[in-house]
Amino acid sequence: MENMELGGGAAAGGGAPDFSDDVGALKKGPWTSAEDAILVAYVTKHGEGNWNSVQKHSGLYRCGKSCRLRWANHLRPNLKKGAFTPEEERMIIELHSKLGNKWARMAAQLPGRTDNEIKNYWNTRIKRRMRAGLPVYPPEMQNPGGNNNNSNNLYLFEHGEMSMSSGGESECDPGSSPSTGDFHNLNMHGTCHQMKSCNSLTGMSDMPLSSVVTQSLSAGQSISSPVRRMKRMHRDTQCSSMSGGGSVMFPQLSDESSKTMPYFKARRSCGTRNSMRLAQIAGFPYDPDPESLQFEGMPSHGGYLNLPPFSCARPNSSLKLELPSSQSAESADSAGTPRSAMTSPYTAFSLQQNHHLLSSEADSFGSNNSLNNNNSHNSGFLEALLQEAQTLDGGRSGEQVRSSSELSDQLLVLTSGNAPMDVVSLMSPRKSSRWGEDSDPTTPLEGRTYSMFSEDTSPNCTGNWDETSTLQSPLTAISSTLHAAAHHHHHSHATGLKVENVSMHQDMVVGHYADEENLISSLLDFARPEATPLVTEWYNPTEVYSLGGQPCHSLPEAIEAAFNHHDVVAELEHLGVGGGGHPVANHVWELGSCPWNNMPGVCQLGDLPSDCRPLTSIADQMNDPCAIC
DNA sequence: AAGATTCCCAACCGCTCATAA
DNA sequence: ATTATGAGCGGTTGGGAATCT
Repeated sequence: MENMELGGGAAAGGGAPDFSDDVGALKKGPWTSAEDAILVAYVTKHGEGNWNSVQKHSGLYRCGKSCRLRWANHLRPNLKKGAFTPEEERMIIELHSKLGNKWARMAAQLPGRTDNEIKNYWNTRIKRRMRAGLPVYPPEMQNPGGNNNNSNNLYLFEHGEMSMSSGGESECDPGSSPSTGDFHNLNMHGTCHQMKSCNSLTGMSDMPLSSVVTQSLSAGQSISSPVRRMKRMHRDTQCSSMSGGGSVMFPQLSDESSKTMPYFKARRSCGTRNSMRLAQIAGFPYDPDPESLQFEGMPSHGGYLNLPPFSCARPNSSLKLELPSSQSAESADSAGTPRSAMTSPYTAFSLQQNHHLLSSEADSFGSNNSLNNNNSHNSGFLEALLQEAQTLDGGRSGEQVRSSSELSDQLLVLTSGNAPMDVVSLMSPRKSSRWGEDSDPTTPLEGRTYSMFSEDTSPNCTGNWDETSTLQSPLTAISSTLHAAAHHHHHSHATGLKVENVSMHQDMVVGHYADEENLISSLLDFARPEATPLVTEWYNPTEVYSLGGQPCHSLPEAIEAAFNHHDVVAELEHLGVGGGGHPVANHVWELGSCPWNNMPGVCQLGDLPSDCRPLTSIADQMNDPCAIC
């Protein structure tokens, strides 16, 4: 009987029966009423469970999973049908704010509703709201109780559901921030887990940011152009979720990726401590609120990247970090004039700082792209830089010529940091303050391009970019960074902070921040003259960099100004780092976090247009930053 | 009216976890 | 301890319906 019914049902299912072979093949696709009847009859008789036996005993050509799903979602009694009631919607939102994407658990709280139903509802809702520029959570739910003021947003942030848009609802109220981003790294293990249309964003996300950058660069555009393009793509996909747009920032480390990168999990607590310590050093109160930590309470499924679990609530000041251009997103003024990233030499420090802040959390992501792994995506751009650097470096007398691996590592430091950058930007007490109308809802970093060493007391959080300058190319950016390092090189002796050399070897696959000491030491790596594989020729002693509007002549000066030098020194002394020459753990920076880890559009000779001249040297590039080709 | 686009939802897939053999 | 199996979860996809142009 059942088989006969099944045959008719398969044809009536709307799609062709999916019999891959004649015997034992299981049907897929929509269920027919006949199949439903069989299943209902079976469950009525035998009860739920043992789904794999359904096929054997009922004759249904459906796998057990399919039967269970069909029963659970459609056939079981007491299922509610139809739209969610307002009360149910409220519950879903509330539950999601607490549980995240735990659909099954949410369904348990909503009688008659299925996890799939809730999931679909949520995905639709979040998509709709984001497109409308509304916060995912209504304002009244964004700061429930006032004691976990960050947990909701943090949850969304970590789970990639925070809209980067907020419309007019958020303004500068941190508690109302709807808008962190989904900083999944879709190129890695991150999944755009929100909605289908977000997947289309992977079209953008899958496009290496560097490619976007360099494509535009090759067209002679400023750095902002590709990002604008990304925004356009973002808009076009009608997915304001950062599930795609900001995906270059944060990897969502799946459990699988955690498996492959055991370092990640092992490093969490360490990173917590480091972050805390760094925050404290930086003068920010450490907020141990477990609600906002979300380290222990993280959903088991997904292995999300954890944020540095401290909130920077220092009033009227913020730790600001400049974003490297290629990931700092677009920051253009109303006239469309792009504001550049990488215009400050302190970006270099920022970059490294970011790495240190977050590497303990996230430095494993992108391990597949690490230079250490002979990243296949590396177009040779870095190598070119290395060669150049080596050439130049080799000319220095009395200085050890650094190995290419060291140089590459250093370059990696200098050129990476997009993920941490944005993470750290969250540490700003105003992290949520610029999701308002000034921010492009699709641009995660709009208005959040902060300067590391500036004190922002402005009511808004617009960055301190040099608005007049434009990053012409990644090479320029790197050069700028290197320049900054060289700059700092010359001044580092004045800091009195002496940190033993840190060698980074290519054979190191995982790095270690065994403790705060390493973090702090690493933080101060930039104070190491020998750690700067740069030619002093790049150093322009006439340059004066701005620090919160005040001129600073050296990076240490900026550090001191920003961090309170005495605290740093005290911390270092406490850790036995200052002057003691403690051995410092090796670091490995993952190229996966580097926005320029994939630079096919830059200086790939084979792709050069006929009328382009190849970049011949870094000096060449520096003399003519536009001369990518 | 017709084609394109978007929305929505049912179903599938891959994975993890628990448990039994 | 290892392997096999079942159950369940969360993310993703395919396709029909609805809407837009």
